[in-house]
Amino acid sequence: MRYSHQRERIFRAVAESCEHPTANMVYEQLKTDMPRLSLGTVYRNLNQLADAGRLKKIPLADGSCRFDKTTKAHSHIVCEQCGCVADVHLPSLKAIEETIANETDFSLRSYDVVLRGVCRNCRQLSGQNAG
Amino acid sequence: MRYSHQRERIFRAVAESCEHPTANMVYEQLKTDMPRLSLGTVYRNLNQLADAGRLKKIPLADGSCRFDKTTKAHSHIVCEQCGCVADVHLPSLKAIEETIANETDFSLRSYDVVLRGVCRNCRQLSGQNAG
DNA sequence: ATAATTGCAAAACGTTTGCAGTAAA
DNA sequence: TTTACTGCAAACGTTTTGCAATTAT
Repeated sequence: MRYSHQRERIFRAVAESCEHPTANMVYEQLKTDMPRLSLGTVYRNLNQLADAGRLKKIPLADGSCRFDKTTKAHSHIVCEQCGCVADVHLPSLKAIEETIANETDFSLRSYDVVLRGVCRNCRQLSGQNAG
Repeated sequence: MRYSHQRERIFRAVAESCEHPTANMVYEQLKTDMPRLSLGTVYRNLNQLADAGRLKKIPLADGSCRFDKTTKAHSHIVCEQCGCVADVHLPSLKAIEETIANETDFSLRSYDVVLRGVCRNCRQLSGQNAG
């Protein structure tokens, strides 16, 4: 992979963010500084960086994707109200691996745990407005 | 929810299938019998039936959805090669619930375990063609 | 009679792709 | 000089939606 100014900025935008940004969030952030940047370039580079192991791609249940600077294996919890994403380090899930072996004809390759909840901020906001 | 012929056939198509069909699979199957049926009607009804608890909607990581006659809580494993889906009944994962409580600010509402593997059929096919 | 439901077509959504031009090696 | 990369715009596959016509109650 050859150096490119765009890719460097796209990588840093994810690496320096704590909010697991989408491709569009990266695009909107960089656009002010780089008016000719295109959304297609952002998508292409995020996927290349994920393929190269420099970022982690997080496909969400609604079909959109987020990108994470932390490439070590870990899970994510998504807020049902505002859509924000936080990291979770789950203990090893031996029970899952055993169940697949015992109960199905599949050979297990990988798994994700997709967690849904409500973040502290949204709990406080809804506490103010309703019961 | 008022009775409709289309909804009844759409429900039965999922209930009588073992392959966790997509909206489009239901549409293609019924189209021969019901040439005026539209894909929009299939989507509308599958979502209504899922909202009413008569079917379970399974959002996959690639953004597409499948529908399941089994509405009890359970997980699914998706074949990486042919895309087929099988049911898995996982033991309760207390470890997950405790980790969320200890490690994050989120209140956990629900979670899905999305498993990926290779089904028996695909293992046999690739065993014939390669090592 | 009335309002849920339909078929149709268009639009929405996040994402990918073909292409001619640009820039890194 | 070569070829990976870019911007642009068009296309993609899945899903939703607006609307006038139909159908269940």
